[in-house]
Amino acid sequence: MDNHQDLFFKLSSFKEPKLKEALIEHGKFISFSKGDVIVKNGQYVRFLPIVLKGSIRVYQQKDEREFSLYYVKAGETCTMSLAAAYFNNKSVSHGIVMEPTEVFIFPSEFLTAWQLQFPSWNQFIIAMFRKRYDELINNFEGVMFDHINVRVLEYLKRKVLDEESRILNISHQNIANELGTTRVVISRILKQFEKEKKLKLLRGQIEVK
Amino acid sequence: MDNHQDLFFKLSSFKEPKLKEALIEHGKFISFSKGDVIVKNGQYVRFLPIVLKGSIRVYQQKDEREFSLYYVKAGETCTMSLAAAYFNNKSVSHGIVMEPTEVFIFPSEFLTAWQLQFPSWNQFIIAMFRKRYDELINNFEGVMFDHINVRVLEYLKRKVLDEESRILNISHQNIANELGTTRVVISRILKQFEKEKKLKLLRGQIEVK
DNA sequence: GTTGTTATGTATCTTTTGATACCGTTCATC
DNA sequence: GATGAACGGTATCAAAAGATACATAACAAC
Repeated sequence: MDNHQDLFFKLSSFKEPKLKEALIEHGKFISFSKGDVIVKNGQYVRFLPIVLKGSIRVYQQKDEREFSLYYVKAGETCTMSLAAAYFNNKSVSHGIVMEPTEVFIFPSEFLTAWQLQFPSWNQFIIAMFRKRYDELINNFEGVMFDHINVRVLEYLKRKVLDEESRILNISHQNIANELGTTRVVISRILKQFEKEKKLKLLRGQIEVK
Repeated sequence: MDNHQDLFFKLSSFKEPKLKEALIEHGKFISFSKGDVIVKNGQYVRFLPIVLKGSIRVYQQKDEREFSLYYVKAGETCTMSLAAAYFNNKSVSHGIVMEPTEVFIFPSEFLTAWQLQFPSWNQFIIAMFRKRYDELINNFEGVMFDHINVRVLEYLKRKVLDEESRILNISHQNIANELGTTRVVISRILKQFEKEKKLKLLRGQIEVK
């Protein structure tokens, strides 16, 4: 347990001793496995998560289609949950664990009180909103102005940077789910890119050139 | 001038006397006319606005296409400017005045300091982020999952509620700019809706049924 | 190796959206 | 009432994206 605490406070920038006390008192550490569902569309949000290790995919879904909003990574929290928590509202998106993930959770009722009491907590919340807002705007721009092939290419490029590897282990279906389209469309576009020598396709793997 | 101050503090929920002093000391009231540009894409954001009366349209543009992000109305501020101001960054969107508008502006450098000092200011900033974040998510959902005709109909319905009138004074081009498409597409869809008796078209005017 | 599952390739067809062009109407204003 | 600008109707064509269907390959598990 102490491992978790150390990691938690190393990751976060929470300064006030009383905030740290309050966090420890009211929150707890939980481990999730790949595939675990953290929050579902329509569910009430009573606990807020801060990720220590691993990542949570937050996405929206309608019928068979889905698209990713963002990934919650180490040191971050989920703004969809935040937004819901402010008004004790239901979540409008899904959160699912992508890899073994360690999370600190605490009751959402403390959210606003801590914001007033502790500047570093407040800064944390604002910074998260800002970051997600930026990401969302960028995605929005892409969706409104770019064709899917451009969005696919940009997705792949960013992933190459994120993973520091030109070899991406990802299926066509996964990419479709990220970008809000279907597998056939992605396969078609990737094939075209391969013809243009922009990448090489293998089973469950893409080598970006 | 006192009129403006009274209106400003009536609209806002700023409580701390020292915050009010600081606002008056560092900010000022400005009037804008329809068509005035408050901020352009690529411009540095050095002042933040709070609208007293009227509204500012915030939108993105690429080539001949544009789409609305939101409208800044009485008592509100512009989160795109906020987001930019935090890092002294350039704006990625445009802000243009839609009707005679009274604005309180203050140097963006005070943004974070006041957040730490004054809870009511902090609440204001958080509430704005939350509101815009919600709107953005909703728009995003619409764009990803719905066809344009659905989006047009929903746009019209919401506008009817907002303006408390089934008669909307708006051109097809305006609707296209709101939703990120072109005039011809909107005309085509509206004509279809008229055939379906969902509305009646007049020049510069739509009667929703 | 058999079986079932996942991943991928690809062809065909449809729908949606966009691009372009051209025309007529309305309106302000001079 | 002539002119030009804004607005709207509509036809035609092209491109993008989606739906469906089917085939093959790889892989895992037994």
